[in-house]
Amino acid sequence: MTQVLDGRRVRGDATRRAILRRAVDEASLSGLDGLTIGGLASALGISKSNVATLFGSKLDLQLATIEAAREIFIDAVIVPGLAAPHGLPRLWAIVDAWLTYSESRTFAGGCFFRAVAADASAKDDAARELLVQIDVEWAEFLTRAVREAGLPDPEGLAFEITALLDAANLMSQLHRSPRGYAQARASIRARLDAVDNSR
Amino acid sequence: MTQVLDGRRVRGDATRRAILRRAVDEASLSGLDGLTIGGLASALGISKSNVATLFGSKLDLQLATIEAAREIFIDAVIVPGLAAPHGLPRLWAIVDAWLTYSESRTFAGGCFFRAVAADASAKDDAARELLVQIDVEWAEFLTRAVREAGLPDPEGLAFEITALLDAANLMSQLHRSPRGYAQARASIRARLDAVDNSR
DNA sequence: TTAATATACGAACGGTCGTACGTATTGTCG
DNA sequence: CGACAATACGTACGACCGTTCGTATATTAA
Repeated sequence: MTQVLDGRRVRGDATRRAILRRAVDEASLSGLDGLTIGGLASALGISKSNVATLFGSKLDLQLATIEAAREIFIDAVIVPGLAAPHGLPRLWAIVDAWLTYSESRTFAGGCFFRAVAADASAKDDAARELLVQIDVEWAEFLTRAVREAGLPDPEGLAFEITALLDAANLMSQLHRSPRGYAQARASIRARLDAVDNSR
Repeated sequence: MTQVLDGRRVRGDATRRAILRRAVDEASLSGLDGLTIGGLASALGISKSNVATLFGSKLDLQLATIEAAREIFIDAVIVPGLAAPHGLPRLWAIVDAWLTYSESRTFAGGCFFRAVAADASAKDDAARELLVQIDVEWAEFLTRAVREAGLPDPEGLAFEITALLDAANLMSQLHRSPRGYAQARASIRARLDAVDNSR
C-alpha cells in the first residue's frame, strides 16, 4: 500500500516547489521561452539533469510553471475578491487586489499571464491552450462579479476593466512608472460610478 | 565625391530591407529575443554571415527592426490619422486606423510594439530605451488628438483608449477571435460620445 | 533480504546561438 | 591601373540549449 508520506516524494516535491517558485519569476520577466532548465538549475545550485528528471521535458516544465502561477494568482486576487461582500464592494475588491498583485510584484515581472501571453500566443502547444483557458476563466470570473454588482453589459464592462488593469501593468513594466496604477484606479472608479448612477 | 547611387550600397540596402521585412514579422510573433540571425538568413536563402555583416551585431539588428516597425506603424496609423479633419473625426480616424492596423495583421503577430514590449521591458539595453521612446511619442500623439478634439482630461482619455486598443489586439492574438475589435470600437465610441455630450 | 522506486548527479550527445576571421566578388575612386 | 570599400560566403569558435544515459543513494514494498 502506498504510504501517505513517501520520503522520496517529499524530497522531490520540495525541490519541485523551489524550482517553480524561481520559474514563475523568471518567466514573468523573460517569457516561457526565456525559461531554461540549465538556468534554473544553476540559480538553485542543483544539477541540470535533476531539473530535467523532475519535470520530464521543457514543455512539462512550462505547464507546471503556468499552474504554479495560477495558484499564486488565485491566492493574491481571487481569494481576497471573494472575501469581500457581494455586489459593488466585491467588484472593487477584485480590481484593487489585481492592481496590488501587479504593483507589489507578486511575480518579479508584474502580471505573469500578460508577460507570457505574447510569446505563447504565437505557438500551438499545450502551454498556449492552458493560458487561453486561464484567461477565459478570469474573464468569466470578472464578468460574474460585474453582473452580481447589478451593472449592465457585464461582458463589455469586464473587457474594459481588464483592459485598464493590463494597461497599468504594462506601463509599470515598460516605463517603470507607477502612474498607470493611479490612472487605472481613477478610470475604473469613474466608469463604475457612471454606470452605477445611471441604473 | 560620393556617388548618390553606389551600386554596392544599393545592393546592400535591398538585402537589408528584405531582412527587416521578415524580421518585423518574426519579432511580432516571437519577440525581439526570438529573432535569430541564422533563422532570418535561412528563411531568405542567404548566408548567416551576410546578415551578421549587414547589421554588425544582434542588438543593432534589433534596433534596426524596431525602427523599421516604427516606419510601418507611422504609415499605417499616423498618416491616415493626420489625413482626417481636425477634432473628433481625426481622433476616431486614429482609433479606426489602429484597429485596422492590428486586425489586418500589418505585422504577422498583431501590434509589433505590444508583442515585443514584454520581453524587452525586463532588460536594460538600447532596444528597451527605443521602445520606451516610441511609446511616449504614441501617447503624446494620441493625447494631442484628444485635446484637439476638445475633450477633457486628454492624458487620462488617451490612456483609456490605448488600453482598449491593446486589449483588442491581445484578444485577437491569444484567443484568435475578432470579438475584441468590435468590443473596443463600441467601448471607445461610447466613451467618446459620453464625454462629448457632457461638454 | 531483495527488488523496485524516486531523487540526484556527472557526462555526453547533436543542435543552434552570436561572433569573428579569411577570402572572393563587385563597385567606386584617385 | 591600382587602392579602397561594401557585400557576400564558408568556416570555425566557445557557449548554451534540451535530452539521454549510466550510476549512486536513499526510501519503500514484497
